[in-house]
Amino acid sequence: MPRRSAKSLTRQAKQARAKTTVNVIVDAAAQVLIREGYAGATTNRIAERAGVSVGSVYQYFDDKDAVFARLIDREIEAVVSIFSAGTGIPEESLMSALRRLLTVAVETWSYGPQLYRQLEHVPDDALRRRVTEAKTLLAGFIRSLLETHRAELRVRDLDVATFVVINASTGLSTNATTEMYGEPLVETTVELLERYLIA
Amino acid sequence: MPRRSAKSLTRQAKQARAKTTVNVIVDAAAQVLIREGYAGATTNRIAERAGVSVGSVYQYFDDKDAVFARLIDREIEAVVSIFSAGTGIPEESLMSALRRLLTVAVETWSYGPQLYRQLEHVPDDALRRRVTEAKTLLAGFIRSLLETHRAELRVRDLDVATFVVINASTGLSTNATTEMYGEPLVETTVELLERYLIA
Amino acid sequence: MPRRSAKSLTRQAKQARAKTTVNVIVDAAAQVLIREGYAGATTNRIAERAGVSVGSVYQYFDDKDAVFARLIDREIEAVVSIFSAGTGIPEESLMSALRRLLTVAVETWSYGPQLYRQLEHVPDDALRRRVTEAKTLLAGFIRSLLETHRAELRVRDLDVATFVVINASTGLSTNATTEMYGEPLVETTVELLERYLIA
Amino acid sequence: MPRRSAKSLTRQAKQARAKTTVNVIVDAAAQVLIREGYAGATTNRIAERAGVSVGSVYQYFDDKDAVFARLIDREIEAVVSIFSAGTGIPEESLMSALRRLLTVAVETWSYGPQLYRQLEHVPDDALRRRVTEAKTLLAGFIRSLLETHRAELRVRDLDVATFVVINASTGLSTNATTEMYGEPLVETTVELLERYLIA
DNA sequence: AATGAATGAGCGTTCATTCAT
DNA sequence: TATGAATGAACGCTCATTCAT
Repeated sequence: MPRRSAKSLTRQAKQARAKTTVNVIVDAAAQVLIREGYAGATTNRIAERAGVSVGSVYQYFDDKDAVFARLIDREIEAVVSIFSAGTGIPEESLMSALRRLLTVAVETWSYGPQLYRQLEHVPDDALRRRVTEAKTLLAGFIRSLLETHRAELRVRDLDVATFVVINASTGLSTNATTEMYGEPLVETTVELLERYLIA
Repeated sequence: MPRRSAKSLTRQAKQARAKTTVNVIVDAAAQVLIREGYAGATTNRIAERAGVSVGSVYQYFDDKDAVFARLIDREIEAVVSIFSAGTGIPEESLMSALRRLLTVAVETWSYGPQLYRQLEHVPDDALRRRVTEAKTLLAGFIRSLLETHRAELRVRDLDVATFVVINASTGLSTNATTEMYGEPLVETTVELLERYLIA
Repeated sequence: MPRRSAKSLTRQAKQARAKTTVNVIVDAAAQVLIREGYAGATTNRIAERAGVSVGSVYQYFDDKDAVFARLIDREIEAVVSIFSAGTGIPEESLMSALRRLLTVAVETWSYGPQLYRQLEHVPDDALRRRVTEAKTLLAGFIRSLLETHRAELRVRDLDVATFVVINASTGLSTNATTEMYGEPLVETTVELLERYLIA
Repeated sequence: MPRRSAKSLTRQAKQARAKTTVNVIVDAAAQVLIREGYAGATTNRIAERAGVSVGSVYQYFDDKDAVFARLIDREIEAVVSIFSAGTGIPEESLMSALRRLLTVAVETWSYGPQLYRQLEHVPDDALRRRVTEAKTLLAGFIRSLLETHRAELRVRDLDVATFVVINASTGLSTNATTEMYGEPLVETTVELLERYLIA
């Protein structure tokens, strides 16, 4: 499998998205959010980066937070579709499945850990709740995957195992550095999880 | 070791701090930051909670972000002092040292992961740089600890090991839940790291 | 004479009006103005109620206030035509003439006092001037009516009498309540004016 | 009784009012409201006329409408205090009482009919409700005054009489002109009411 | 002619910062 | 030193107006 860099896939993903005004604005919001943080992500700044006027932002979104809500939904959808699609492969080993999911997740993650970091700290409660819901959804997927492979596991408590898998993975990937990202990051994570989960 | 121990230690730490106006203000800033988030942490709110006037805040700090800068410095100092103190014990095993550091870190961390989470997203660049510096400092401590115990390690690359130790630990602890915190959290983390680091 | 008569007359008046786009828009403006007040009478809302696009509003009117100007003109024309028509009846007593005018005015007034009240507070100066002009016009009609019946009057100063007739009438009718409207309102007004004007 | 003009009394009233920042702002709001209408009465315009910054407006008022609410309350208080004070005089004839009330009301009315006219059409419901309440209060005073003098009245229905007294009076006074204001206005109104009420 | 997406000036409001007391 | 009323730039958002289709 020729390894395409996460970056190029991300770029493709962005180009593939129909360049509707809505998407242009959501993309602009993501970029401004990463560069300036939530406090600096003003409606005027977002509009400017999107190349539209403030008025256009409000033509498509009820208010500023609705833009971020849409952004969150888009990211959640991406992750959920990866994990939903992944359940269909039979006879796949646990670590192979985890590696596959991590790889695709990292590659699909449009703006990487930087966006995710900012998104988790958007002040609006409703927005954060969406992120939490996504996490719960994710936990369900992981738990059922672990359940399928229970025989191989050295860890007794599946809830603890799920907690570790999710939070160790996100702990590493949200802190990806220039020296540690892409495939090496996935491999390191897989190694960490394998030694923890399997005897 | 019951949960309340951490709390009482935190309380002690706060009581030990000289009740200078500066410290009163910085404490108020931390509390408001946790309760209201950065957006809600207005200078008036901080001053009010500190029991002083806005003017007094500006008597001791150049601007609002200087208050948070001081808060970050204080947290960094706390972490540094823990890890500095920790190097003195000879013949201690790696996992024993990590367990001790994690335990003390969790207990000493004045406002816990909540503050840390908010602090990482303070908009000012200089502030974020300080948080990064703290991480680098921490990485140095962990790396030298790992170096001391290199013989026991199955991981070759010390940078990778350091990256994993720090980010897996913070990944778990910043996502502490009501079912997974305190000693169980430390034990789970130690287990994860032990299986990863040691053959 | 039951209340519904006024309503049906209003409806007739509206139906009689040629259904040009201009009139559709002006009617929509009147309805929105009454329902939402001037602040809520946005061009988009008016266009929507008129069943045309905003662009069409600007095809027929220079700007938003021009729509209200046209509305005012239409109301003025209605009043003028009532009073013009009224002068033709010879040998009619003053009170009979006033009663007739009040009755017809109340019935013909397309949108009643509600519209008038809103119209008086449209911010544009030119618009308010038109309302004032209409009042002056009205005052002329009333004055000449009083002049015709000068012999019957106990009031010396015709300007004062005109002032009283107009403003007492509008004072009562713009404050019509559910208990005091329609014929009783007209009768009460006629009684008030009769006792004032005639010995 | 030397007749002091309504204008000079108004000026005195304004000077008597303690020139607190709150009152400066409320006065400014009244002036801007009269000159520009509600739509033109922007917070910045009010602040500018008051000689303070926008921020100061919000130091004393929750929002823009709170300024107008305070203005309405001030006007209501003035009217209520006039009518409350008036009930104490025994043996006073009905018309004498009405003349007295009208005179004081017109003189105390800080900004005259212009302000009242604008005030009645402020868009906020809560504000208009206050004006309505004031009217109800006023109706109560008038009704009890009429009740006291029932014997002298030719009008049977006290509710109708109250309706006429209030709305004819306000009809005339809110349309005061340069030729018809002050004492002549009061006398004309008294004449109108006297002929209506008393045989 | 008719449309309605796009524009951007201007609104109400907040809050970091200053300074007379 | 300490205060807190006052400031005004900058925010989120609306809506009269334009113009490519």
